[in-house]
Amino acid sequence: MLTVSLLDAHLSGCRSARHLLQIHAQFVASGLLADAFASSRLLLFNTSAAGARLLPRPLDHSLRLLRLVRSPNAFSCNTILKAALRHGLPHLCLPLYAFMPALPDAYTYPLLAAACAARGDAGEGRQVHSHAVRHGFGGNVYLRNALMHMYSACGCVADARRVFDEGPVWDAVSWNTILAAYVRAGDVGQAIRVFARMPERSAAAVSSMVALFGRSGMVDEAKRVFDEAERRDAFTWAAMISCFERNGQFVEALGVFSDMRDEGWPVDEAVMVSVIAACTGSEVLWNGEVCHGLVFRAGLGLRLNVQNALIHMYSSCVDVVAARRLFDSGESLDHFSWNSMIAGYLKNGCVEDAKALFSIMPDKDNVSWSTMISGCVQNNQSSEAFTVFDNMKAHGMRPDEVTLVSVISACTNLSALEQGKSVHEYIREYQYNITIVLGTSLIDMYMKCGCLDAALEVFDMVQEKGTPCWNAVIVGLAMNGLVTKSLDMFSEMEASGTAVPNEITFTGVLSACRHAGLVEEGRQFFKLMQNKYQIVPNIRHYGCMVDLVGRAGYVREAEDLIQSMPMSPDVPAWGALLSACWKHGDSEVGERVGRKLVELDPHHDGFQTMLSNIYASEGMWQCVKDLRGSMKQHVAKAAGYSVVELSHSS
DNA sequence: TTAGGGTTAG
Repeated sequence: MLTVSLLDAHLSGCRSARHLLQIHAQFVASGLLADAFASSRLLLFNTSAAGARLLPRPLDHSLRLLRLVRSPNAFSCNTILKAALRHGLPHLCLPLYAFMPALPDAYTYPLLAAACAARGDAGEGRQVHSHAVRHGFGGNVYLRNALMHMYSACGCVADARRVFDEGPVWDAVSWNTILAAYVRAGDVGQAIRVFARMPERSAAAVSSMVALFGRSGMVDEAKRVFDEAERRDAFTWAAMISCFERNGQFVEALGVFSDMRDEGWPVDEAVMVSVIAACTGSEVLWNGEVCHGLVFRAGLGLRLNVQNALIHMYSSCVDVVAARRLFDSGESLDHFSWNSMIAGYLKNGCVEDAKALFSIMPDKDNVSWSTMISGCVQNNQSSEAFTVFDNMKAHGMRPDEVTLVSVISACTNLSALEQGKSVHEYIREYQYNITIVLGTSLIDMYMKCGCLDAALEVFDMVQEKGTPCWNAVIVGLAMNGLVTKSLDMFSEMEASGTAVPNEITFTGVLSACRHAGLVEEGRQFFKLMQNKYQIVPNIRHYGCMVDLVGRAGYVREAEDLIQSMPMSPDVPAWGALLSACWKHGDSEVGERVGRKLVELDPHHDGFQTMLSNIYASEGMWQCVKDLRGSMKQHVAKAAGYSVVELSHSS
């Protein structure tokens, strides 16, 4: 006679499908089907990993068994729900619940919420929520946590927060779940607030904050959280390395990796992928080769992700042959492998190799197509980019934002207005959201083609106007000579309160002032950027100001500006000053500047030419002679030529 | 029973 304890003993020793069938036969014959508890033991085994190995369709099998059980308990039903989830069949859960032969218990609803989360179906999720409350489980912390996760997975962060706020009990899972909800939604502000209030910060919480800050470009904040963390694990280290890497701080990324090694941490796949990416960014092949060795010693050399990172590294560090060797040796390749290899060829100018590989790539995704499109643009085959784009559409692909931006930039490069308009038409037809990135590239394109109205129309359509968008308009208007309109847009931008002017904004307004010779306005903008916006002027800003005030005859002011530059002035800046001296006949400053320049770089063709011009225009022939005398023969030509020209004409 | 973290291609 089969008893429950005997059944358990049989099951734990069950190693073959045949044996399992025998157990089932005995189970039915002995009438244990009537025993809800005994049935649940058998169901549990059937849906376990061991059972799944012995049964071809464990879930079907379990469902059939459940139908035979005379009065199943909630545990049996929950077991099957769990199995459906584990086997990636969450859509079976709600129908199972609808025809559930037992009264649901506290364990049932968290499983149903998890099923809705997996399906991303907020509507069904809400129904589960209200059923659970109606059955009296509303205060159960397990249920509340599962509901928070469900709402977050369905993109309803506010609902997740509502469940969190209702409490009245919170455990570590509640805190981690609500933090994860904000991290998933990319809401940095709320994530910071939750993180600050957390009773204890798990390594997972720290890792996800570091990663979130990293994705948002807030490297200092990430580093602070990392430094202050009480606990770190492999995830935390990987997040910190990746944060530096994705923000272009490759040396720092490698530094963190070296600290990690010093502290004796073993390396894992994700860490090495980020480290190899950092080597790629730093473009030092030597580092990468060291990593390649390290990866093999750590036994990670055959991991697909690691191989992909290596393919990307070699092809970016100009060794496409090594990259291709890895690509060909890979046992399994995925989109990353193909796209990295194609991008590598394009980066190294091997357009034909890229095209050949692209043509045999099995299922090209958006990244593959846009790699080819932007690769054509980079290799001066912008018109080819349009063909690729047309092919992409013909293959039934729906281009994403990045692809569209690549195509639009091809139009901008070629000033191809007609093509640009047709891309815009496509965007309208398929009702793409005009985001900042897409809007900005359209505005750039129209501005470059001189279609100001179209550019401004796009600007009006952008929902959340960010700084880049305003900049495209301000710079574009200035470029097209509409100085007043450009400066008006700057005032509007300041008044909007949604965008803050940055370096590029001031490059735009200063060059507008320069074009129109608006000295006083230029001076005010130059002060404004430093005082109000705390922007340190760059070399272009200084160049603009020197030219602006110099042209207007304020030669001494221009000289003062040059002297106050924190970086060494470039040729355009010196040129602007010298031509101001020349134009306004300030030989005193001219001479001073000239001597300084010859001191700095006596062999600079550009400087020599400008100086000669000034001396010659002032009739200072002795100076011209001295200057020529001091020149090395191989650089004298340019300056000599212009002096001769000038002396003939004067 | 519930939740959670890092990784590469345009």
